Amino acid sequence: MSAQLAQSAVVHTLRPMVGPTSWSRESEPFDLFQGLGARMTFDRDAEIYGEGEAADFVYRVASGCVRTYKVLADGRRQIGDFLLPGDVFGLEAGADHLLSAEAICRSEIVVCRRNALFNLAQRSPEVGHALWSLTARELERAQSHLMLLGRKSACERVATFLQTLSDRFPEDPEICLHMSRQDMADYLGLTIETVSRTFTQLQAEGVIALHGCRKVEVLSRQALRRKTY
Amino acid sequence: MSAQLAQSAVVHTLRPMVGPTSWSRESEPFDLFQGLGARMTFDRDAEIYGEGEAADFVYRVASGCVRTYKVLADGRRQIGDFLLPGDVFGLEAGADHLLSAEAICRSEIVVCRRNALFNLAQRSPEVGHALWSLTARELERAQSHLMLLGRKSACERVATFLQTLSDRFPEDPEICLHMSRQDMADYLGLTIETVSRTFTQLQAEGVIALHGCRKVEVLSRQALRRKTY
DNA sequence: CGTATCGTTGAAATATATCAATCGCAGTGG
DNA sequence: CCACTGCGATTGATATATTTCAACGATACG
Repeated sequence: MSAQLAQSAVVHTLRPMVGPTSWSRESEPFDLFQGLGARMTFDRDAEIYGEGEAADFVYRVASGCVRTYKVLADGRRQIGDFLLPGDVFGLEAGADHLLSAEAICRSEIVVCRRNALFNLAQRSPEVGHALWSLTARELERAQSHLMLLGRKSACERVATFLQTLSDRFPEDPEICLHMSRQDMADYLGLTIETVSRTFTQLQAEGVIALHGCRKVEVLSRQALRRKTY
Repeated sequence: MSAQLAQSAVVHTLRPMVGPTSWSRESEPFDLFQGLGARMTFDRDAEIYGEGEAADFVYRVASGCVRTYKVLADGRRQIGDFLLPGDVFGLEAGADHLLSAEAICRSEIVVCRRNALFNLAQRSPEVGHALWSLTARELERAQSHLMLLGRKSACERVATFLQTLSDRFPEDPEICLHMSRQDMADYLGLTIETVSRTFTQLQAEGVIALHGCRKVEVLSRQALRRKTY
């Protein structure tokens, strides 16, 4: 993938942003990729990068959906995050990727050389802050997820997951699940059966309605929120 | 705490570091606090900061041990990390702390104004990179912990925990546990009883020997490693 | 030396996993 | 157009790891 990428990743004009420097106060967000990066398409289940590979590129989802994950030797998988359009991923401070990344469905990804961003950061503190801010955002998500995995029940996990998706698209009447039950299970630290049963249960309680297995309608936002903890 | 800190946190000379700028390649670590910060002492179980409080200070453990954590409304607690001497914590990109922090035992903490670091970062890309690097390190730890909480058995969790502590002090013949069984349980997503039983079991299997409940001798590093997954 | 706190152990309960069967839908080919 | 196939999702029955509840033991502290 890296080799293939190297040739297709044409880096366009670098536009150093000017504006108020932002180390002092939170200012957000600011389009790191503006005018940068090459667009690539990944098929369903195609690997974008693997754990331990050189982290020479940074990615942003243009369309589709991506999962990042780790696997143990015996195949147990923990999904770290689901990335949706607009999300940046694969940005590492160190040399290598800490997780693998795969497209969940056919996805368009904008790819940018990390060094291009680093060079910008060298000169513009605002870019430096933006890079840091992305990592900090990721950390925040990971830390909330620790609470979910360490201390929440199966039902609370699923409800929290749906709540998070719903919060992301507040105006959408339905939550669209791009990922399989297995993906959700590996994200929530459960089995597919438990995820499935929990959906059925939430539906029986009138909290949600399933329209096919990939569309979830939230019947009562309040009831769903109560289920999150 | 913040008010109390404000008066005692005398910021000494700021020494902007000069040297090779490091956005391009991994270079590590570099003493952010050199010449900065005030020393404070926190008693056992004293709060250093609370979740949601303004993140105006950054902390480094000089001696002792610190836990960071989140709590749910009903009291369930998830410990995010244990910080040991040399560790930096409380550094946030956003305005507020995402977790609370408490001293586990009487601890000396070096406290530094975040703005002092931000001002440095404004001028020195190296400082900017160092701040980012700290956050990225934290993210890395969080992501490994996700795998532990989501996919590992009780025994694997405890073994992984011991392994990590042991790796941190490779030459020490004994692992010193500064934290209670409850702290470990809340870190590992288990109950105190399960943690206790697992210690007993690992001891029965000849992997470790307990010398009192706070000292662990690793009898077979290989056996311990095998238990980690 | 008594008391409180923390840790350990045991027995029982339970949430979730595991194993296994069926269902349902999408794609395929007759 | 409709059976056929395959894969993911659901449901059921059972197993099990971990929790919960409870008692006891050890250790530190005043």
